[in-house]
Amino acid sequence: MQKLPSPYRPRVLAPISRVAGLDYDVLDELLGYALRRAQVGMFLAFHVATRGLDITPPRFTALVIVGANPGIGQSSLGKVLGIARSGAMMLTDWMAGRGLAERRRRPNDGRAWGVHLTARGEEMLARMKRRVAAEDRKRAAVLEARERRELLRLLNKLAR
Amino acid sequence: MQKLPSPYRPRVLAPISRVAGLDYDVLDELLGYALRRAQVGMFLAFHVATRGLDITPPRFTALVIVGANPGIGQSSLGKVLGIARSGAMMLTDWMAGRGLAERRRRPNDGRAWGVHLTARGEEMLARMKRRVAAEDRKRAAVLEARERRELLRLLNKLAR
DNA sequence: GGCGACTGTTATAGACCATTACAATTCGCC
DNA sequence: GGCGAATTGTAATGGTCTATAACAGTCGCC
Repeated sequence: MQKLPSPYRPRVLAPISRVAGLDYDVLDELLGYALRRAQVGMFLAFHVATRGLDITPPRFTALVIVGANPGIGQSSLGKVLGIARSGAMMLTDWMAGRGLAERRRRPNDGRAWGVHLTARGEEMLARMKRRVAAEDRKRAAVLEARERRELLRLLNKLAR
Repeated sequence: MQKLPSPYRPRVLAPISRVAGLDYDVLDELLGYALRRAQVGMFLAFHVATRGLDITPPRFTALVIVGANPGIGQSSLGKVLGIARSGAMMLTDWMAGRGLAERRRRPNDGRAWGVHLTARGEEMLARMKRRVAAEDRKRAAVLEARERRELLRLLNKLAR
């Protein structure tokens, strides 16, 4: 029995707004805090951009990864997302329940299933990609092109 | 009745590690994904640095803000953290339950309480600040000083 | 004096994720 | 060949975080 697709409600709704006249002390010097603020902003932008698609960042990431790596196992998927196998399974359940992906037996390995996108999944993914990429660029419009590239580089360097 | 201080277990335990031989498609072009990866890394570093203190990023932020702005109301606190009032209250409950902060009636306003650090809270906060700042710098050691400043600037610009 | 706005509070519900345990399968190694 | 260790997917359970809604007390203002 498939789990019914429940309408998604984002966990965090409010931006971390700067309150005037308040002393932020060390927070202004910490990369961690700045990262958190920027990420919440991006998360909200993502949510607005994908309104009605019932998608979340992890779901989107899973779709992209499956789309670009057909037949990937659920354990690898979890590793990419940084979550446990059980979480990857719930994501796969969600994709399968909406008809976006399906599990196929792997010929060589009776343990593992491979996850593949369906035609509907491919189509949906393409639409999402366009929306998300557009929103990402729009959100980054406060930066110059050179700054955006530099930010991307520094973030990747930091994440190692 | 106070809620017993429960030992904190971080929600996300694994870094988002890069899996070799996998196609990441558009993810590599998205600021949102890079932000997420960097933030998870920072979060884990934070957790390691504060092991044993039973602290979380929101708790730390709350302590810093209260320390720098004695008498702040819980609604403002929520706004700084980007969470609802009820959440700010639970944070305050946590601080009060551990003897780190206390609520004091505000003279002019019978509705609002002001949150203040106790002596123990001040001391604990000072210790935390040292640890967190040290870890933040250590984590950012892969960047040059100039790069770190630039990253901070770009993140703040992005978060607006 | 009365109405609306704000504060703190409580209860409730939901989303997300880890942990644990289990069965089936494959692999390594003797 | 065969057996124990490791891997995979799965299911059940629990915990943490946060929002939402409702409520009472207080303030501001006309």
